[in-house]
Amino acid sequence: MTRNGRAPSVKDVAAAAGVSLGTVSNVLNRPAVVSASTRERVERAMAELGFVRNESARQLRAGTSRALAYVMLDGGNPFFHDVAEGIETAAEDADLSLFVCNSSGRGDREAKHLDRLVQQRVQGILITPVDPDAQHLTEIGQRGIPFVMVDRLSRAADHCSVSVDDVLGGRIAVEHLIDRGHQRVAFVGGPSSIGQVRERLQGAREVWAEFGLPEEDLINLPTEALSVSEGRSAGERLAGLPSRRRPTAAFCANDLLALGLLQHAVTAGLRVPDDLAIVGFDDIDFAAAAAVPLTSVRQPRQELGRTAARLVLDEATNPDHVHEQASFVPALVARASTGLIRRP
Amino acid sequence: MTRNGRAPSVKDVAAAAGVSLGTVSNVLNRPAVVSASTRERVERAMAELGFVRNESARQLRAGTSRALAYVMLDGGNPFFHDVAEGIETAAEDADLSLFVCNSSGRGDREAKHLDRLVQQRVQGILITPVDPDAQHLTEIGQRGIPFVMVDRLSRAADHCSVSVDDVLGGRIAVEHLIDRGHQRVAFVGGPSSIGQVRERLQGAREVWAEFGLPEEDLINLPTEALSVSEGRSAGERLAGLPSRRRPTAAFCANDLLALGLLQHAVTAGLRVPDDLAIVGFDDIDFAAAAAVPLTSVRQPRQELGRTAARLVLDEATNPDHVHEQASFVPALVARASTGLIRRP
DNA sequence: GTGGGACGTTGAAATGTTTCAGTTCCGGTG
DNA sequence: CACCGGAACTGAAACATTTCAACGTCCCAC
Repeated sequence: MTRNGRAPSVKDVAAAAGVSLGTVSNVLNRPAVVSASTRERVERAMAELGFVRNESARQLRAGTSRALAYVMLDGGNPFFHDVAEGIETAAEDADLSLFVCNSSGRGDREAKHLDRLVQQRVQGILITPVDPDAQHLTEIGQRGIPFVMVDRLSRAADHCSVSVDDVLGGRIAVEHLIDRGHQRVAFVGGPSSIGQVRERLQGAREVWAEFGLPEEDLINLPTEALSVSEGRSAGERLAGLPSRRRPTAAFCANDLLALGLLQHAVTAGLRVPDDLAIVGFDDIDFAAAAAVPLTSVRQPRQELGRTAARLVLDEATNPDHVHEQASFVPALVARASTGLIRRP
Repeated sequence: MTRNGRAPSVKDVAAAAGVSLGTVSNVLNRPAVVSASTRERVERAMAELGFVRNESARQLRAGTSRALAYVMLDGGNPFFHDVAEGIETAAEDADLSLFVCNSSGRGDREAKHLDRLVQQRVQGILITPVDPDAQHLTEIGQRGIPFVMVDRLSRAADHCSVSVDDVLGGRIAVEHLIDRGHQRVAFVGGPSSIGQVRERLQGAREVWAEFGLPEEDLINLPTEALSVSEGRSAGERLAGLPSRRRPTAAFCANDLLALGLLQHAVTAGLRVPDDLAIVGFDDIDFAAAAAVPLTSVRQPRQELGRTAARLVLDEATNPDHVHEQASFVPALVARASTGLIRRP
């Protein structure tokens, strides 16, 4: 039981059980072809020696590892954690390991992670990229490694993607605010290099125009990141606007911004939703858990992950695989921050 | 450049560059011993073929992988994400990969993860265990795999651990409340099977007794988990207490509970901190971001992770390694939820 | 009694990398 | 001119697993 030197190998097990090493392998991989008595003997030997398969050797032989990888954009955002959880359940069903990496929004870290993953010969890569057009991404594709973009619709048809219709998301958020009677609304979000930000804003603008509202009353408050602290600072800028220009509601490009904005509003003595209504995006758990529960545009986070995993596995195993751009429909979850519960 | 079949190996590179395969290996591992001209030739061949080292083969030869693993207790709690980030920086410095796994508080998932990690021959395992005395943990130790318990002080001296003095944490939280004049305080937390919960409560009780306050005025509100929703339901129970028994402050065993409690209080129309002061534990980013910023007991989250990684690496590489129980000192971060900012 | 199929087991080959003892070559020293 | 030492490179072995053609044994059917 105790380790005397090296970990025991199939060879050691074979010797201990008095069989050839091919038989031990059969016990592991095709137990049916081995007679019951030999199988039992081998299994006892494995237990006694504390044998554990060496995954590297398996991989070397097989040519590919038994793992998937997800490179996420921002580990600090619970949204991505939930996506990862969806991926993990799918990976587990396929009996695969999952590497979870975090690029923290930095392209260099992303590249480094990808490099390592290629070296590991992972079966497939799921990624929410910093920049969907980056050089190192196209290289992955050229290498023939199955990969799927998560939460990012891509024009290029040489890979799968899983995303949510962000334009629609922007539309339903702002339509909800218009429904509640708001005539001056802020859009809080940035940087505009992020595709989601652009599309959510686009949706907001579309519906704004369709209702015939004046363009200048949809006020753009750009931020430098999708973070709580940027939300707070957007709140300050919002408070600094002259009162006739000041919006009565804000649509934030994600929930972290919304939480920051909410915090600033409460600190500044504004009543939410009476003085300022707020809509977020993603519907992370903390949105529902806020002091004033946040109205948010819900994305099917786990489903997103599960689908992405399904696609990458199909690409990895099915020779007739065709690339697919899966798109989900977002849904509004109305809560107190836009007046579900009105307080006198 | 394009894949014709298999990924190119050192052998292919050697053939393309017209050298032996040992030389290619030298270019990769000991560039100094290769003449400049050959090195350049080999490097060009590698670039042309798109050669990428096969990590499995390296591992097989080396006997161990170039990776660490962290098995975390609850991926939904940002606290653990921050710990993981600390570990990752350390791993990166040592040029190792990091597997991040999530047991979601379930022993069976934890065991499954550990199984896979042993098969992968990871260099070391960091873990915040569901149950520190579980069978599968002691087996890891017996296998001789370096491992470190994170955020868990263990009596057993056969491995390292990194933790925060939770008793002290409980003390400073409650002392802070006593300082602010509170004479009736609730402790919100559970289940008591979790070591941290027990110790934080113990610290609270100690300091309560030292100030000569009556035992029955430190009210225990047990919860079934350390989650936002349990915090909310604790809030309901708290509101249900007869007013002469109702505490004026609550010390929550972690920030998720505190956020839930805060939400309930705000919804119920209680003013925080005037009607109810709240102290959390962990000081996750969302604590500072709450509508009423939470006072919390800060743990050095990243430092915890970095130290754990340092210890496991020492155990893996230093033959004279001695097990170490690193303990950190928590600190109170006072914010509005206990009256840093008083509103008239 | 022989042919042949089924079943169980074997042994060798193959996977890609690293390491290390050897080999070759060349310039300098005695 | 023989010898030596070092620099540069080579080739084979080793790592642990899986696969597969081949082999032996037994039994049944003809």
